[in-house]
Amino acid sequence: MRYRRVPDETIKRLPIYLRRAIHLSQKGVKCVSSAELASLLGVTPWQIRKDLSYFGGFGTRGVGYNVDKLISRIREILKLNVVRKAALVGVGNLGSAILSYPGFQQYWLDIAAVFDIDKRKVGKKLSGLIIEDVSLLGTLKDRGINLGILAVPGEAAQDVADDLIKVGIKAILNFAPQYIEVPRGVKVVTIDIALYLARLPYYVSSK
Amino acid sequence: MRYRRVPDETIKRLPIYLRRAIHLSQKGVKCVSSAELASLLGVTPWQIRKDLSYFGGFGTRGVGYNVDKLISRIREILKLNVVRKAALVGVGNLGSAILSYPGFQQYWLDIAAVFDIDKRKVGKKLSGLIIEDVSLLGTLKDRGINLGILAVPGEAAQDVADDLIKVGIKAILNFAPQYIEVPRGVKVVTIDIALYLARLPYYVSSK
DNA sequence: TGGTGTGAACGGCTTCACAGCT
DNA sequence: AGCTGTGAAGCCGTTCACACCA
Repeated sequence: MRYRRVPDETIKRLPIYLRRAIHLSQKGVKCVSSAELASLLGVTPWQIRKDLSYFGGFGTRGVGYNVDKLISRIREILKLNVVRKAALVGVGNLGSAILSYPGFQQYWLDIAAVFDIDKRKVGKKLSGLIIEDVSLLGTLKDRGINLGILAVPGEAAQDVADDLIKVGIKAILNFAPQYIEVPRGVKVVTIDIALYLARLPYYVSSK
Repeated sequence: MRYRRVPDETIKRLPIYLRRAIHLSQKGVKCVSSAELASLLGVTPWQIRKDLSYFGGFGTRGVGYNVDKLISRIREILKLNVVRKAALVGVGNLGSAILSYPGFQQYWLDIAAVFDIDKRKVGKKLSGLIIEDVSLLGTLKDRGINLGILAVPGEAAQDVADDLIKVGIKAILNFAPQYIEVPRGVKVVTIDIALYLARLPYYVSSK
């Protein structure tokens, strides 16, 4: 296979394949075809094959994909082959929900620190973590944390993001309804919840 | 302007333009150029002009866009020109956070009913709404609610979605980490939170 | 035979350059 | 002169058909 740029859309789909592969592995399934995977995920078989082929292709012709190999290869590609630590900033309603969200662990992701600006919250325990004051973000450098999760109001998002970057965070998951400007080498992925709901009426047939 | 299919990507961006326009209007700004809008949103000016041109273009050459006209036209396009009611199913941590999320109101979206399967929660009041039993989903038909928000575990998502559709819901915002199959004429938009965080390590330069 | 891997065709979104108004 | 509106070009991702191999 020749080298080709990997579409970002492919990267977005890999975690879905990974999750399903883990699930199948736990059920004792050893081998899966692209058609089987596809039907469960609402994707086409050729989409899956193409996606995987960007990384050399690791199936067996005439058979399918070895589930465990699928898992280890995708983990490797996504750099999820070690536990990745994240810091959450902002423990309001949404922040708290994210902190207790059960879906991160399966990807070897660990929210290892929580910060808030509200002195009344600082020091309290939440989901096994002590809430720290945002002024202590500097300590992240020595704690092996390089992912950030922003669950702060829009007005504060850019400032907090700047602070996180100053402290060595290289990638941020942003829940604030706000565009965030970052220097080269830092990645922001934004989940702007209201945007999704606001889109729905458009699709409802006018009848 | 001739008719052309509107890219879904354009529809995704319209709520962003709308939010900014509302904000500018509140600050008393009457007119904005595509370049001004773009810089605030991390989009290019020609992207904005192209997006708006799909709907006939409603700016003034040499001047820019009238902010209030921008608002009313985008509301119209997105069918947000009347209040749209949504039903939330699942009042766990995430569901509760969504219920109290302040970002929906600016789009004239209203979570008007809340359901849960847990009898211990049913009857309790949350954010001004009484939690109803999921068996009462049938009542949605007569309440003018045609948007659904799923905040239930993955295993339950498809079943609840089926129930919602049976009751006349035409569009669903799904927070469950699960692909949902729906008949033609129904739209599902999924926010699978863990997927976004799982993608971040990939972008962190390996250095 | 059966399912993967992949070049090539296709289609759709983005970028661009400039025509067209004000 | 300035900024919008838009055909055309370019780019990127998806779909396809089939070669390839167990």
